[in-house]
Amino acid sequence: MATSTREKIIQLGDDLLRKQGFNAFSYADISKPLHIKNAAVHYHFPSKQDLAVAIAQWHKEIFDRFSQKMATKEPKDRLKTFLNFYHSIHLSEKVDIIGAFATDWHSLEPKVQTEVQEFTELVIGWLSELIQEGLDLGQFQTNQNARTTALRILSSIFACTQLVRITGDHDFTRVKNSILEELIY
Amino acid sequence: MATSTREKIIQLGDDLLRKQGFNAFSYADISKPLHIKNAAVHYHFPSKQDLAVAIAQWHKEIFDRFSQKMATKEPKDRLKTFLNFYHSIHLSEKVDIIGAFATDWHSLEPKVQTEVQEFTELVIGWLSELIQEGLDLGQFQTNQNARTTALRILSSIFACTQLVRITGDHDFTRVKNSILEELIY
DNA sequence: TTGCAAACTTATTAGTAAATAAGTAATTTA
DNA sequence: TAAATTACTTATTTACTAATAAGTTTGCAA
Repeated sequence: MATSTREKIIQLGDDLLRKQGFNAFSYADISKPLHIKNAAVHYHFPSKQDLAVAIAQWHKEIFDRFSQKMATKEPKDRLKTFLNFYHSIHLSEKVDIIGAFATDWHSLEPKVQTEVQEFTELVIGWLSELIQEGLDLGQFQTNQNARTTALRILSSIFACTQLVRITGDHDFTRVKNSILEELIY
Repeated sequence: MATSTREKIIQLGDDLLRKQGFNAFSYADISKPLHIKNAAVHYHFPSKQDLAVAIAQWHKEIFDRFSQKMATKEPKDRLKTFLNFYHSIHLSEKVDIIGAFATDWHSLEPKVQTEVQEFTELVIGWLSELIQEGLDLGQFQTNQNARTTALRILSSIFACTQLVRITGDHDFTRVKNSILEELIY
């Protein structure tokens, strides 16, 4: 199916946001590669904050589709797929969307913050459920409750996409494996 | 002792960097509160990247003093002090300097990146040593090697300063305690 | 006391930013 | 087929940005 201009702007905006940072790219960085004019971007997203809202919503949609696809798999495999997804983020030289928004948090309008909050709770909720299921099935071990474990896994893995930009690639695999080893019997 | 203008610029720059993001603040945001002119900031730091270098170097100095002061304390207490320091970062509505630089990484010049890399390795090295000592003394437990454990602790705690901007304060204490509980016998 | 360097200010520039108004072409709808 | 809507372009504005050149003040050193 053909990708609409609107969709292309969102995808490129997401790319720039996670590669350079929200305040490090401009509408010109979007319009030029798409061979459209500055004003065409403003037609779809009157302000840059409107674009940020759309990017956050887009991530919610993608995550919904992801979690539906994963629903039948067992907890262990769901977690592995989730961690591998973050590995692919790192390999494409991006950082996680949560961290990208978080560091520029106080330059975001409330409507953006709300969308980002909803996306983040979606991910934490999904992870918590997965962990609780794994615990109930006796596949996982931990002294902490499900949400705390979820927070630690999410923290570790999304910080890793940032940290390995500085320390180098080998550390990503270390951390990814340590998360699995720690949790899985 | 009186703080020099140069020092004030570095401190305010650091504050803005970690509250708003590197590309979200301007020289005007620095000169106005200090009641000096734009050009005075450029006198001390010809370019914004020069300021970023100075901020990173400043963090190395602070961390050096911190680690010297901690040298005599036992591993457990060093770790607790380290985690409490990150709690204070969160309470002052900032994020950790590593994450703040990492998300805007590709908009930073090589000279900045090098300084940030050196600071980061300083922290990871210090944490690794602390953990190895704790293991040798039988105070800590872990299946992973010291560097991997250090990476996980650092990831968890610095991501936390970002994550709790989104999810709220209560999650910070959860994660902080879980790091300690997991490691300490 | 002269000279000179440090730490600024005044004034300006060139470039880029987000944003908007007005116009146009193509498609859809009534 | 007339009218309205969609998806743009052209053209411009306002504001801000980092950066620099040239001049000023202050204190110290020769």
